[in-house]
Amino acid sequence: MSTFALVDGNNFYVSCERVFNPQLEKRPVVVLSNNDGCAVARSQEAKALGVKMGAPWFQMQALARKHGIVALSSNYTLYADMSNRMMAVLEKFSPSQEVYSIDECFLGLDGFHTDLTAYGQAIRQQVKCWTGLPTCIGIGPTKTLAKLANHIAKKQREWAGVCDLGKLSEHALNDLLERIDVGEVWGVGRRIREKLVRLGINTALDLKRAEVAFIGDYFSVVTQRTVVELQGVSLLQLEEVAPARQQIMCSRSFGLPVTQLTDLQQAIISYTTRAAEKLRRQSSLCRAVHISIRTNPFRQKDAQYSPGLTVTLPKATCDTLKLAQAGLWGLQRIYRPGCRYAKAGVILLDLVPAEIRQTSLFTDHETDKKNAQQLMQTMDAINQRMGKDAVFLAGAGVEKRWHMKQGNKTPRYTTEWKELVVVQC
DNA sequence: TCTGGGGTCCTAGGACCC
DNA sequence: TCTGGGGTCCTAGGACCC
Repeated sequence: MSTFALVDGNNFYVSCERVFNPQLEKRPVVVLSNNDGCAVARSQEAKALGVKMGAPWFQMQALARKHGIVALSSNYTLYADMSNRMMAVLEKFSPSQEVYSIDECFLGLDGFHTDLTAYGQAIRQQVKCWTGLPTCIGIGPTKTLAKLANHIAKKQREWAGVCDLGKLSEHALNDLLERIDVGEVWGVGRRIREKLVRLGINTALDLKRAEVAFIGDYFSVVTQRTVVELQGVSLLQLEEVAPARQQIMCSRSFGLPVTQLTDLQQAIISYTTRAAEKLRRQSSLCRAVHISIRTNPFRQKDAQYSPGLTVTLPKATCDTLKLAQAGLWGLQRIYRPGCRYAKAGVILLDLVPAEIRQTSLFTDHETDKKNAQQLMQTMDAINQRMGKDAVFLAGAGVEKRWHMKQGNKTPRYTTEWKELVVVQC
């Protein structure tokens, strides 16, 4: 019998901001997506005012003014650093950890002969003390049940932040599951929920009691697996080492509509640069580049155009110059003048592991290849040390009229010397 | 005027081959 | 004029997650 814990940061991005600005405590706060588009994190107070996850921010202006909601641009540098700190603390509490997302991780608790609720409280306290971040913890015999337990710990105050489903009787567990909407189950999204409800499956308990074969008639094996996991049989294991990515993407909406080819070219070069850095970080090469551009689908009156094109490379590479060249070649082909473009994206596909080979030990005569590798390594090293975009391809542009909006971004409190918090004594 | 970004997995259906 | 069936591979699209 397995035991999993799921530790999840509460309102994670908002909590990160609050660590460095305590004046945000007890106030309605939201963090906006890139381009200040949508609300992607909300404090408890903001949720209570009815700000929905993913709500377009411009539609919330009146509400925000009325209640003094603080809206912050997203500061991913800060959140990633805080996430690393949180994960480092959590790692100490289990021999096995799977970092599942920026704000949550699974811990394996097999063979822990201790009161897991108390252990959970100890974890929460340590994380709060060492990072300032509040968390909730769900515990159960499968990952799906641990996720559900976490949901309960967050929504039902009486659990005080830790819910261990493993120690409930079957009867008590079912009572609890009966009161949870089936849409809250991990793996049941909007579409599958609608279909389940039509079949008379409304609660987590209904889904647990469904026949696996019956579910198989209407849904994929993924949903069948969910049913089995709800029944307490663990099918999903901890994945302690993150597998190498199979594709790497970089896309952004523009701060302003773009019509000129040159602006799109700059964007494609910038995004390719970002994606290629990630590619090299995981020591992969790619054999195809997919680029896409699109107009604003919300502007129904505008002519809509959203082409994409995959460019196959003659040889697998991680050279930003070659990748950008391929991307620009593709862009030429799909660009159509007269459209108001709102977004562009680059996906590196068909990834293969790079040969592990030190450049300095490179002994063959492929000088070009060697030079390209050295150039990329040098670029990465400089940007690592001197900050993002200390060196970049000139084609990416300097002015970047199209660059995304970030009207209210907080400092990079923990990662940038000039922006460190200074404590007055 | 303003509506995010980055992933994975699964399935259906077409292309192709014998 | 008549015109099979089955396997495999690939891709696009849909669903999910945070």
